[in-house]
Amino acid sequence: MTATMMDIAKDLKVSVVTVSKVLRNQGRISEATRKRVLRRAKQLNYQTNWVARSLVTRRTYTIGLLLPEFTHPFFAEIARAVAQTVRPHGYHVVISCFEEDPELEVSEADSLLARRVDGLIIASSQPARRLALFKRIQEQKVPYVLIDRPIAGLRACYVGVDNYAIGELGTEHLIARGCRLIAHLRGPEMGIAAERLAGYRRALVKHGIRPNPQYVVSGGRLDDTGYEGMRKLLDLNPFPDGVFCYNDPVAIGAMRAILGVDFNLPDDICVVGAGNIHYSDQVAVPLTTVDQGTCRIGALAAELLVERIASKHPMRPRTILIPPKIVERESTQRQA
Amino acid sequence: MTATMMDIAKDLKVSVVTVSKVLRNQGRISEATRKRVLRRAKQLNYQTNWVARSLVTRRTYTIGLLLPEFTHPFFAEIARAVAQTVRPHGYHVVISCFEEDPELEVSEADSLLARRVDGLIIASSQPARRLALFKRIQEQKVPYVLIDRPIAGLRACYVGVDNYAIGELGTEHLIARGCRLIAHLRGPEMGIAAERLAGYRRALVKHGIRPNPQYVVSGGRLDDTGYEGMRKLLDLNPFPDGVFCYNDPVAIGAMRAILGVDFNLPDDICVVGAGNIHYSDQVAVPLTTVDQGTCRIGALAAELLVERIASKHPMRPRTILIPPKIVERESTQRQA
DNA sequence: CGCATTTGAATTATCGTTAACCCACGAACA
DNA sequence: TGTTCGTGGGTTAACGATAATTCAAATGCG
Repeated sequence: MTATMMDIAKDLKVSVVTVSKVLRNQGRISEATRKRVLRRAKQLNYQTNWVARSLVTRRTYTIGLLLPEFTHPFFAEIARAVAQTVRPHGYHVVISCFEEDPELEVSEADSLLARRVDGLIIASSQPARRLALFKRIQEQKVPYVLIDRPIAGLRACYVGVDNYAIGELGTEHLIARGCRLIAHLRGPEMGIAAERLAGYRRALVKHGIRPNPQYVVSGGRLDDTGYEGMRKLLDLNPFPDGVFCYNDPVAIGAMRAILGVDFNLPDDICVVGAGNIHYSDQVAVPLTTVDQGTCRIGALAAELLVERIASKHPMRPRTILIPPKIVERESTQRQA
Repeated sequence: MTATMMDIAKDLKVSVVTVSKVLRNQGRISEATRKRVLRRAKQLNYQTNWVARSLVTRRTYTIGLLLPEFTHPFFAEIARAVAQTVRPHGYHVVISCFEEDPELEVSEADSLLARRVDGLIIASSQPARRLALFKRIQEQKVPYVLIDRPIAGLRACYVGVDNYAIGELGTEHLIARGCRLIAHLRGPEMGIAAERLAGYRRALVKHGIRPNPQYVVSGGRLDDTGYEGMRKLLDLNPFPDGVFCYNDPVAIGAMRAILGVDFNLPDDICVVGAGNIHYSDQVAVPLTTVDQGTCRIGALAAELLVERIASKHPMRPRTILIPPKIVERESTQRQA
C-alpha cells in the first residue's frame, strides 16, 4: 500500500541501495540521480519504514518510559519533559505505567526490552527488590537512567532531587518563620521519604530544637493520608505550630484537616509541602512548597540517556542531584 | 548479545521455524520438542524480537497517542486510561505531545505512521485544518480514533463527551440553585467551546431567561484567562450571580478573582466548572463541576481502536458521546 | 500388505532496509 | 601507453522473524 524504496528504484531503474543512499545522504551519488530519487520519493509520498530500518541498524530510536503512575502531576511533567527533550534527536517515547504494581513493573520492563527500545528511563517503585531486573537490563547492554528514586547497591545513572536537602530546606523555612513545634508527615516506608525525614531531623538539630518522635507521623503519598496524619497531630498536646509534609498532595490533605477544625492557617499552623505541583498555588491556602525541579529532572534524564545511547563505549554511571528551592506562598506567610 | 531463535534452533538441532511455531503455539509440534524448545528458550532468556516479527507480520502492536499537551490532567488521565486498556491486548503506547503547535502535530502524526503504529488516537488541535492529514492517514489504512475534539466533514471514529449537554447541565444546575444572572466564561474560538456555549444558551432559554450577550466573555483554557474574564464580569452592573465556566482551570481562575474582591462564594456568586479534574475538590472553595468521564473516554477510544485494528474489514465510523454528570460541591452550595 | 492420511518438522521465500564490498568508467599523470 | 585514482553506482548478504509449501515418517484402515 505505502511506497517502498523498491518502488522508487524500479520506477527510476536504479538499485534499491542507491535509493537508500540518497535518502540517508550517504555514499557517492551524482546530483542528477539524487534529484530524481528525491522527486520520485516525494511523489510517492515515501516514508522510511522504521521497522525495517531498525532491524538492520539495531536502533529503534525509541526509548521506554516506565512510571508508577501517570496522573500524578509529577510524573506527567516528567513524561512531557522527556518527550520534548528526545524529540529533536529523533526519538519517540513508549510509555508504560505499572500502577505501583511490582510484578507489572518487571513484566513491562521486559516487554519494553523485547520491543528493543534503545534506552529506558525508570522510576522504580521498590528499588530494593529490583536488583535482578536491572542486572538483566545491564546484560542486554540497554542504557537506562533512574529517576526520582535511586537504587542502593547499583552503579547506575540517576537523576533526582536532593531529598535530604528538601527535608532540610522545608524545615528550616518553618524555623525561619518562627515555628518551634515542627512536625513531619512522612511518606511511605520505602523510598525517598527516609531522606526527607533525615533532612527534617538535621534541620531541627542544627537549630537546637530537640526532635520529638511524636511529631513524626508515618503515611503515604496522597492527600487522604495527609488528612489523617494531620488529624493525629492535632490531637497532640501541644499540637505542632508547623508541619513539613512529604509532598504536596499530603500537604494539601493536611491543610484540609487544619481548616476543618477551624484553625487558622498560617497563623496557628504553618504548612510546607514538597514538589511544587502545578496547582499547589490554587488550593484553599496557596501552599509554600519545596520545588524539586521536576521539569529539569525529566530533561536531564533524557539528555543523559540520549548521550549514553549515542556513545560507542559504555560510560560510567553518573548521578545528578538537583538542588531544591523553596517557593514561598501563603501557607507560611506570617511574621517570625 | 541477546538470544535469537537461531541460537535455540542450533542448540537443539531443529529448524528456526520449529522454534517459532513452539513459541507462538502454532502448527503441529510434538510435546517432546515443544518442551525442549521452551526449556532452552528459558535458559537463554529468550525474548521475541518485536522488530523482526513486526516486519513480517506488519503489525507492531503499538499505537500512537497524539495529544496537545501532557500536563493537563485531562490528557494525563486519557493517557493512563489508554495505556491500561490496550495493555491486556498486547499493545504499547507511543506518546507524542505537540504542545498545541499545529505544524508539530502534522509532523508527529507522520512520524508515528513511519513507525508503523497499528493505530492512532488523536486529540487534534485545529480540526478544521486537519482534513488533509486525516485523508493521508486513511489512505494508509491506519485506523484512528479522535477524542475530545471531533472533526466536521470527516467520517471518522470519535469518542468524546456531549459538550452541548455539558453546557446545558452546568447552566441548569445554576438555575436550580436560584441563580438568574448567569454568565459564561467561554473557551477558545476553535473547537468544542462553541457547543458548551450553545448548551448554556439553550438552558437559559428553556427556563425563560433571556441570554445577555454581555454575560458571555471569551477566553482560553487556563486559569489566567478565567481570572481576567471574571474581572470583567465583576465590573458589570448588575454583576452575575452565577457563572458557568468552559472548564475547571478557568473556573478556578474565576474563583480566585471572586475571592480576590472579597465576594462570598457561593452566596454572592456561584461557580460551575467542567471536567472534574482531580484536584477540583481541593481548591479554595471545592468546585462544583460537570464530569466528562475522562477515564471512560480514554478507555472507550482505546477499545474502539483495538477493535478496528483487529477487524479484517474496514468498519464504518462510530461516534460515542459520553453523557456528562454534575458533581456538586461547595461552589454552588446555597439554597435556591 | 498396500494405500491414504495424519503427524511433525524442514525448506523456501519473503518483509524493507542497510552494511560491506565490488566494479566499470573516465580523467590525470608519469 | 600504462597505471593510478576518484566517481557513481551495483551486488550480495545480512537483520530475525513468519507464511506458505513441501516432505518424510508414522499411523490408520480395508
